[in-house]
Amino acid sequence: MEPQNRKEADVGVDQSDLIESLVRISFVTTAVLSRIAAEHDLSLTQMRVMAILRDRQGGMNELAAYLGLEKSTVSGLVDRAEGRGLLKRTRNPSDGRGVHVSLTDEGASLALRGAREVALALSPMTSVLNGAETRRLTALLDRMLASS
Amino acid sequence: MEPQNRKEADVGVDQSDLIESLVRISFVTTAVLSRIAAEHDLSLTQMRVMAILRDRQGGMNELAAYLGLEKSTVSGLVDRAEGRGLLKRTRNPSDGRGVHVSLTDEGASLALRGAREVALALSPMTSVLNGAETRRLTALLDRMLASS
DNA sequence: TATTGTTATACTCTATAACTATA
DNA sequence: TATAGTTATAGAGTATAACAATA
Repeated sequence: MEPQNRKEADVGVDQSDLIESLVRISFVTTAVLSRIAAEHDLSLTQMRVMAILRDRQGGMNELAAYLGLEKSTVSGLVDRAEGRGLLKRTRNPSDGRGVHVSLTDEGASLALRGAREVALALSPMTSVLNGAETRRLTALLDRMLASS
Repeated sequence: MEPQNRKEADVGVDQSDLIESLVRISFVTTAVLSRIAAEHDLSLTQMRVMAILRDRQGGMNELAAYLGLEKSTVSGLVDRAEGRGLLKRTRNPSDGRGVHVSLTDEGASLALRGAREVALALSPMTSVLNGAETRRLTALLDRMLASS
């Protein structure tokens, strides 16, 4: 006999509960990120671009790979952010085809401010846990992230 | 003396680490949801509409409130999903202004299939934890969710 | 020929403002 | 007047396909 409920058979009851909680926490977190971005007249994607460029600069293809978007899409994103003075294209001197995208000072400042505001906006939720719980939760999340 | 690092002073080092993990897990989860949705020619928002309608039907305003979107936006979303036969509008007999939005059989079937596929797609990540860890993580996430 | 990036095109998502119909 | 919903409009995000420039 086949089990009646494939989902439970495939992933287990406990994992189903976890997945539901993961999806819910993701929507809450994404909503906060979107709101902070909107307060700076940025889309969530634009905010991601800024956050990525804080850690690593590079060409359009690299940026597209990090974002999981087509390079034509990234061209448009970079166009608009560049028009606002948040980032800049520079030509790659060793390869005339490539461009190098990096934050301007204004962009870096905005990215830092945004990161602080995100932390503050999420802190009411994260602060319901005590120190030990916070570290335990972080460790569990990081183990899942390391596997993906 | 003011502390040099406002972020740490405001939310604490442990909370900063948690917030970074939360943001990362949210992007991973959202990417999986978007991919599954795209495999069914749905946007992430359309998939949310279907998931919401699985649990609770209602009018356009209610739906807009759940989604956090303008009612005009929801009109368009419902238009397109209705055109594909995934959901239907019915007039509210007691109030001629209102409509009632609900899944069609095809829409309900797609929503169920999508939920199963999401669970399966996330299970490689969730299954790195053992049973006790899975339950502990779920409990911690749910406590944060209950506060928001 | 292959690679990097841009442009053209089309569609979806989204908000604001104006509108219709009902209450 | 107030409420539920739609429509008109405009801009951003997105992908596909075609293109230009460089390697």
